[in-house]
Amino acid sequence: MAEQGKRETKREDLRTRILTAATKHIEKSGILGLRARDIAEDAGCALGGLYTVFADLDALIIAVNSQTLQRLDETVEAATNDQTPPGEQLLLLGRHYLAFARNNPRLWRALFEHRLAEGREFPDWHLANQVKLLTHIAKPVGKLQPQLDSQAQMIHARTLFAAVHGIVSISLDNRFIGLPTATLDAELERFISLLLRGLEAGSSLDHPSYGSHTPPQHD
Amino acid sequence: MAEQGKRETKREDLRTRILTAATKHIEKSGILGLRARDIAEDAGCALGGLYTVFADLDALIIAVNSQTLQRLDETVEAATNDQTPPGEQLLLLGRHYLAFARNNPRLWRALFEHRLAEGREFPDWHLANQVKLLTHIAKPVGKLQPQLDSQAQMIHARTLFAAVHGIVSISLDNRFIGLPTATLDAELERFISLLLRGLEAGSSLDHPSYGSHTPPQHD
DNA sequence: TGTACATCAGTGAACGCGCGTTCACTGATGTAC
DNA sequence: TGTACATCAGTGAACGCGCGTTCACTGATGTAC
Repeated sequence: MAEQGKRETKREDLRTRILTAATKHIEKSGILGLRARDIAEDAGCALGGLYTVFADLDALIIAVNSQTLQRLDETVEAATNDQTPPGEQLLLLGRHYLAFARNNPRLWRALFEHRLAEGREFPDWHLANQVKLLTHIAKPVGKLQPQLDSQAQMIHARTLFAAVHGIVSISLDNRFIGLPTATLDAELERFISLLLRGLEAGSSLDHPSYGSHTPPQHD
Repeated sequence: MAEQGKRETKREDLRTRILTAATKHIEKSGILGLRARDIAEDAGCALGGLYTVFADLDALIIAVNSQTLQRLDETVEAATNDQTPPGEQLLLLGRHYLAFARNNPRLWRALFEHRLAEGREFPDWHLANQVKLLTHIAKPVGKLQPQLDSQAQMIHARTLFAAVHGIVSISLDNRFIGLPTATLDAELERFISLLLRGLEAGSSLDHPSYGSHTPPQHD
């Protein structure tokens, strides 16, 4: 007495259980501590079952990362409001990014740690998730600098993101001088405000007012 | 006929050969691709010989990283000049940092990828090397903002470093949107100039002119 | 609806390999005279 | 300087473990009548 679509239902259920288990283990031990056996045990399936749903652990990690990216995106989206002045909006985004990283330290780190073996590429839908995140930053950037075309907006958004990410990343990692928690908040706040003052002071398309542009080539 | 200090000489020689071999292999395959057997073969010693000089691979990687940090420091020092106006000086430091990362991609990456197992700590002399690097940034920062005490200068230097590092890191990693090489130079240039304009426009100790400070607590 | 057969999702033992670290041994270096 | 012994740096085979992935098998689900 085969019920309709029972196979597909079980399949989706198994996929969810595996994804959940993998997420849990990455959050606990990071990507490097991820073991197929742990996941299978936690998901309540046999070791081989994992490989009927995901091609390999890389594919599984990509799935987890994509979900994390979507959760991050939702968080950021919730902090977005067209009424908010663009400068304040950028500050808000920065704060929420820091909060997300703090609340999901290893999942967040996994987004940047995971690399594929030489020659393998991330699937398009995963890259699309990354781009979507930048769009939230590009929007207020566009308001602050209306003269930029949309590609330039994205590039500048990426640069801003990378800068803020660097600060959050090195701090949470405790690289170089360790910072007390409160200091990190203040520093990030101060830093973004500094950027905003710079943006107000002049168009970022101007030639730099400092120095000549002669990048060093060796060492 | 034992010559004086032959043991010590051989020891130092072996240490150098191992360090050189490890450096070469990290530059080629990164930290994760580092294998004790490869190093020993390249250094021309037996597998066990490695463990007479270094306690384990972690200790060896720390030694390589410390050397890399010193090379980076020399590069940066060479770009430092008290005559140069502080703004231009910061731009120079940024350019040289990018150049170093480009020229030593995996060694540079190893500085940030390497983590010790829970509970183990980096030795003090290694941390001192990190702090030294920040000093070069703290100096021009101090000139631009003389009201800061030296600790604040270091903290701000760390923040600036982290921001620039983030941009270089995400770009060289090809995360998010890939950037053509020339664009990265221009973006970094633009970004640092932006910061400098911000620094000119007002003291960074002022309260931010944007938004209220209510960092989100959850997710 | 019930029966007989076909399919294939899921099983879990086994494969295969990688690789850090150890340790009993040895030969080069150092020491004593 | 030369000889006899002591030390210990360095050797490399073996240990020990971890762990991703596969594959011959089976039992639950789907299909045909």
